[in-house]
Formats: sequence, C-alpha cells, structure tokens
Amino acid sequence: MSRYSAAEIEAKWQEAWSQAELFKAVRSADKPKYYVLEMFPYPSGRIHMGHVRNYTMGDVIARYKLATGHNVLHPMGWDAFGMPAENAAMAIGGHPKDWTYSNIADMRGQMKPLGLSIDWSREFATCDPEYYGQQQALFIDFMDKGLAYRKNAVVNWDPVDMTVLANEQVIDGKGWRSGADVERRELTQWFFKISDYSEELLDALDTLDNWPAKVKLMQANWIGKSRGLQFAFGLIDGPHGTDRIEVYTTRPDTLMGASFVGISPDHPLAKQLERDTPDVAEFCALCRKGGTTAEAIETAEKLGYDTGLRVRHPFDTAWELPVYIANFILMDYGTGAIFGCPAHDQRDFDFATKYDLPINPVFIPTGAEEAPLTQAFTPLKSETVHYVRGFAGEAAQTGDDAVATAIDFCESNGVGQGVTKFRLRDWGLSRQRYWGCPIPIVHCDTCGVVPEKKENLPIELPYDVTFDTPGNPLDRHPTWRNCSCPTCGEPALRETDTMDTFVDSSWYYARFTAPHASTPTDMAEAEYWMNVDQYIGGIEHAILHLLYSRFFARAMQITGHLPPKAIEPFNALFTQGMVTHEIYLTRDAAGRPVYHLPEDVTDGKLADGTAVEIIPSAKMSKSKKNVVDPDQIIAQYGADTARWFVLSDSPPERDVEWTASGAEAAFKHLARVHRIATEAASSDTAANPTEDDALLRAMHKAIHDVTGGVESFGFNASIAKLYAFTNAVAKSKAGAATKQQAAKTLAQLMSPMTPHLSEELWQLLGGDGLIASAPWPQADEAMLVDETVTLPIQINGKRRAEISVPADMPKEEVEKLVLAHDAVIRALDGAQPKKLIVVPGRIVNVVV
RNA sequence: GCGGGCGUGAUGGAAUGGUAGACAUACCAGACUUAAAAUCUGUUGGGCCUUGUGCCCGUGUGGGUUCGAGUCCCACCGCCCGCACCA
Repeated sequence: MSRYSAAEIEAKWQEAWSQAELFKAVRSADKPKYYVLEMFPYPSGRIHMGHVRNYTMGDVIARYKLATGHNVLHPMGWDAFGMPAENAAMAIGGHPKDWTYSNIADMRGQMKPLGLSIDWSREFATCDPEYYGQQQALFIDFMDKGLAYRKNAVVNWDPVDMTVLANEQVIDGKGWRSGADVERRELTQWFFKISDYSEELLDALDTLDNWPAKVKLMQANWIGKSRGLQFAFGLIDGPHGTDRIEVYTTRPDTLMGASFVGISPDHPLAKQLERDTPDVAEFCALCRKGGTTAEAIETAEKLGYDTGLRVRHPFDTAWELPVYIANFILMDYGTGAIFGCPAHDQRDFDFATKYDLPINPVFIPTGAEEAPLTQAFTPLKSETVHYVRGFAGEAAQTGDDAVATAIDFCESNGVGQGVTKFRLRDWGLSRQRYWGCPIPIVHCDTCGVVPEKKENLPIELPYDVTFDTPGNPLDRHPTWRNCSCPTCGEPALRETDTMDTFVDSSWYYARFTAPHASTPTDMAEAEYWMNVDQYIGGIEHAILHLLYSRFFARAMQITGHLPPKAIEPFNALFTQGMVTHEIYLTRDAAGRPVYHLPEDVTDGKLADGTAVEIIPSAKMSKSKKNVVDPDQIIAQYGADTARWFVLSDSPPERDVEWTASGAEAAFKHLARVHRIATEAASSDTAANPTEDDALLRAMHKAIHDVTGGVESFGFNASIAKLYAFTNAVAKSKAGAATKQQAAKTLAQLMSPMTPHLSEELWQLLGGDGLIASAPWPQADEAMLVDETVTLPIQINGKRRAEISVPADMPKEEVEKLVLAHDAVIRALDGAQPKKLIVVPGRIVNVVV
C-alpha cells in the first residue's frame, strides 16, 4: 500500500491543472460568473502564514464555486509601490525597483506550490509602467471632472533631515532617523474630492448587505455626518477689523453653558495674532510640535493660550467670553473654532478646570438637584434630562429633541443656521517620495499647473537615482524634471511628488478584469466580470482602503471607466482575522528596539545567548520581524497540510496566534484520510443494508454541513464536520461500494481545502476526470432527517433528563411523556407544573 | 483621546435565545511491538458525597431581561484593530 507522499502528489496535480488550463478565466455566456478576490500582497519578500490563510480562504471559495458550475475569476497581483523598498535601498543599498521585482519573484515562487486556483495570466504589479501609466490616465480624467485639485495640507517635517516623514516614521514626536523634534508644516498637495461623496458613501452602506456590520459602522462613523448649528460670536475690538468668530457645534442646546471660545492654532485669527504677538507665535509653534496624527494631537496635553480677546454671547450682549487658542482644536473640522461647555464635555471640563473658567450645567439628571460637578455630565443624546439653562423646548426633553429645537430657535432668531457637516476630509494623495506612481502634472511658468498629454503616458520613474541622502530623489535628479509644457511647448518642470499607494490599490480589482487593456479598463470585460462577488482581506483595511475603493468606483464611473453596476465594487466582504505572533527584540546602544526573526530565537535567546524581550501576540509585520515562514511547513508536510492547518484551528474572522504544534497533527490526519481511502478502494466487503444506510446518512449530513460551512465562511466548522465524517467512514462496516462512494464524497468535500490529496484519492477511487471540475455533491434532504430525536428535559432551565421520541411526535404526546418521567415526577412532588414549554424537536422545560 | 471589535477547559475552539465544552491539540492509560516510532482504543471543566439515570458550581467581573442567557441589555476590567503619509 502506498504511503501519503505530498511532494509527489502536489507537483503532479499542479501540472495537471496547468495542462487543463482549469483556472484561466475566459468570458463565457453559458455559466454564471464568480469573481473572488483576496487583498493583494505587498511584496515584502517572503510570504507568511497570514498570506497562506488569506489566499487559502479565497481558494476554498474559488474552487467551491468552480465545482458548483461558475465561471470563476481568481486573480493575483502585487501592491508593489511603497516606503519599504526605499528604506531597503537606504539601509542595504540597491534599487527599489530591483528589490521589489526580486521580492515578487521570490513570493510568486513561494505561492505557486500552495496550489492556488489562480489565473496567473492576469498577474501584474502596481509598479509596472503598464499599470501606473493607466493610473496616470485616470488621474488626468479625474482632474478633468474636478475630482482632483490642489490645496495646502500639513505634513510631518523633520527639520534636521529636511524631509517629510510618514506617520510611521514619527516616534514619540521625533524623527525616526534624526531623532529631531518633528514639526507640522504646510505644503501644497494634490487631493481627491472624496468629500463630494460623503452623503452618497454613507447612504450606500445600507445596500451592502453582505458586508460585516462592524465595517459599515466604522465607515459610517468615519464619514461622521452631523447636524449642528453654525453661528458667529461677535468679537470685541478684534485685530485688523476681524469682528466675528464662526463656530460650529453639534450641541447648540448647551449654548447657555458656554464659558470660553477656542480656536485652532491654524485658525486665520490665530495666524493674525501670531504675526503681531511674539507670545502667540511662541505658543503656536509649541502647538505645532509633534506629528500630524489625530492620535498625537488628541492625546497631547491640553494647552490653551488666553488671547485677551473677548466675544459677546449671542443671546446676551453683556455676557462676554474669553477667546483661547487651544492645541486640541482641529482646523480641518467644522470652522476651526468652538465654544467650550465644560459641564457637558469632559475635554472642556478639564480645560476649564485648568484655566479656572466657569462650569455651569445646562441640564441635570431627571429628578436630581443642581449641584457642583466633579466631572462633565455627558448622557446619551437619546436620554431625557432636565434642562435648567435651556432656551428652547420643554424643561424635560432628550438631548436630540433639545438640539433640534435649539437649531429652530436660533434660526428664527437670526443666530446662525442649522447645517450638516461631515468629518470625512478630502484624500491627500501627494507623497514626497520616489517609489510611487508619478503624478502626471507639469508646472509651466506661463500655463501654470497642466496635466500631461495622455499620449506621453506613462510618465516613467527614472532608474538612475540615489538614496544616500534623505528626501525625494526625483527632486534632485539632474534632468528628469525637465520637460516641455503640454500646452505651450515651452520648457517646464514635472511634478516630483508621487501618489499615495492607496491610489494603486483603489482600482486594481477593476484592472484585473482586463489587465493589459490600453485604457484603464475594457468596458466589455468590466461589464461581464464586475463586481467582485467575494472580497477577502484583513480588518485593518476596514476604513481607508475600502472607502477609497468605493470612491474610486464612483469616480471611474463618472469618467467612463466602469459601468453603473460597479458603483459598489465589492458585493460581499469578509474580513479575516490577523495572524499574530510574539515579537522578539533587543535594544541598541541608544535604547532603540532591534527586532529579531522567530527562527533566530530559541528559548527566548539569540544564537549568541542574548536574552530577548518578548511582546506577546502582535500583528505579524515585516518591520517587527515577527513573521513565520510557511516554506518550512510546505517542505516538511506539503501544501495541503499547510492549507488544512490554517483553516482548521480558528474561526476565519478571528485572529489566530501562529503555533507550530498543529501542523504535524494536520499532516497525520491527511495521511489517515489517504490510508482510509486506499483501504476503501481495495475493499471487497459485501453490502450490509443497515451499515450502508448509516454511512450514507452520515455522508449526506457531511455534505450538508460542510457545504453550509463553506458558504458561510465557517471553514473551521466544515473541517470539524470533515473530521467527524472521516471517523464515521473509518469505523463503518459498510459494504465496499458504499464505502467507496463515501470516500469519494469525502475527497470531494475536502477538495477546496486539500485539492492535491483530493485529486489523488479521486483518481484512486475511480472518479471521472479531475475532481477540481467535478460537480459538487448534493445532499439528499430525505437522508438528513432523523426518525427519532433526543429531547432534553429541563426543570427550571436546568437539564435533568432526556427522552427519545419520534421526530414528528405531536406536542401533546410529548407533554404526556414528560409528565410521566421519573425525574419530572420527583421534581414536581405531586404539584402541578407552573409552566410546560415544549419546543418541538429541541427541548422541553418544566417550571415547578 | 476618539471609533470599532473580542473575552468559553491545560490549549485552539463549538454552540438559529434551547443538553455549554462539538471537532481537534496536549496529557494520561491500554492494545500492537524485543523496544521505539507509526497506528488503533479509551479517559480528561471544577467540587461534593450517599459512586447515582446523583447534587452543587462553571463561558472576564457585577447587575438586568427571559420559562431558559456563552448568546440580548447596562456598567466595569483586560486585550486587539483603526485614527487619514505603514501596507
């Protein structure tokens, strides 16, 4: 009897699939299409278990859909632009392009042995000029429709390296390389006008029935629609004729609790004062220290500067409020100015306490007495409270009602107007870096900012660049910038900024439908293949990538690159959990962390005996080096074992901590299946009606349960059922024919997960053609219903006994049986039951 | 700080509001073997005693809704993800 040899089997069947061109996606009218897509990888150089998990899940769906008669599109590509390539060039020399393409070759080489049902003929990398040239064409079309424009935005500025830093490169407010204090500085940048679609992107979330509710909720909160009041405080003796400060508030009902007005350090008034007053300039400079992230700004110590200016309260001109410049007020939300109501906002409360400002409650809990506050009182807006300083509506009303009546009152009294605002900002796409898609723009002294001619695309990155000094190599390239103006033909300069890599990944799904078209898409192909029926990727992309992609689908429709049906490009989304692993690190002389790969760490020590610090269970990331190499598992046990293992241990949506312990067990199981099927194939046991029927029932139950698991992303549940069915087959005394039928079905049910082994067993058991193209087995409903069921009997909700009854026994009969049961008689002790609940086929509860 | 999620045996986890711990790992015991590996079989949440078709406790903590809560609601604790220049 032959042993299970993964290496032999896997190479053989991969070749067979390739010969049969089984996974090549071709448009065809005779089958329904199915487009399954996993988020494409960044070519870091090595695949890790997270990739294996992601692509195996997609592959299960793709193979299952193939078996259920679909025309499947399952492509793969590379999200190939980005910082790590430049960092590598700086750290170890070499060129980002060479580094990236060499990584892609390595990773493709690691992925192919996994036996994924991918149409490799559609592969591309976003750094291919063929791809990014079309992206430049899209940019020009977007610009044409007013969807791309320029304005100022703040960036992280490293004053020592004289360069822009990514948020990731700012550590505790300091530049990662120079260690200098980072400052926020304004630059002119390109933006996509995603804010035009705020309402639309929010409303359309309701149509995404097969998206996780949590993702939709996160996106809705991110878009952040709010209804509020915009109005002005009159400024007393403002500088340079400034006579008012516009504020926006979502809580106009708390206007009578106002105790100060705060403006952003970037507010025009602050900037005016900054020019005139050294103290203000000093304070604003202090506020601009640190990185640009919301997190950095919001967790920084709250600082205020009393400008000495005063404003009048809109309801009482005798009531004056001080004007502070405060570091926690963002210029790009609302008007960049707020009024503080310390009684009902904890941040304002802390601020008022610090600067000794009044704290006057506007409302108090219903039935309570007004009392001094020790912290802000911030009930949900849906809660009814008692207004003690209200000015519109009843004394007792909900916050929501009070806000609405306050807006009405203010509008009818000429104090501002109700407005709807969104938190979503326009998408800044300029990056002052080399390894990205060049923005196809020319700066001409006479014509200004002009788009490049489409026939000149792609604007290719120059190869001859150096990374020995910080900053963008395109800026210091001797000739690349020089060009002629597309409008007047005079000498002009190219834009040297490149695009955010999120742009690359915002339309790759569309490009896969026609990866080599000479326009961004081919409408006939897009019409056929769009939408992505199932998109699979990490929850970390819940907001940005998915929101940007939704915006791009709309923008591409307006510019004629996608059909209307693709307005929401992803019909169904599944967010897999992340693969986590411990992080191992030591410290360099300056105390900065140095990370180590798991394979270099044994028993908490490096090879030279140095003990490492261990950070438990963190997201696998190249930069932290807590990645695990699947190669070794594939070499030792085969791809099927790796695939089976990553699917079996954890629910797909949950994080999984990678451990080596399960791999061997997975291998043993596959070897066992191989053995069982081999035995079945050579069995000559005579038919046995009772045993045969029992095995067939188990088989149909397995078909039903495994199929249900695959369709609902319960791959771990499917695998548990496959274990149970394997045990049933192994133990069964059924006749040879039935056992062979069961073994064939087992192979088929396993085939999306372990395609190579399944092909081998299919052939061994005399299956027709390739299992990969065999029709998926159907469960016979009649074989799924048991004739008798075990009914647990609960007494006061606790299980105390059980009875076995025919599945279709009427409720009344069940009740009689239950009341006659010893345990029930004992519990009742002669009394009548208070209640008797019979849930047919499930449970009985007796309340005594 | 803000937004979102998760929390069940020694471990990964299962469980349309209906028998908590399926399925697996690990451990232990047994069979086979000169031995080991492999394989096969069986046990395993905690406690109590009267060892039973027994009782009590048990799904992060504390409350609540319900005939019945791991599941729904509220509060808290812990961990994870995102926060617009990491991808």
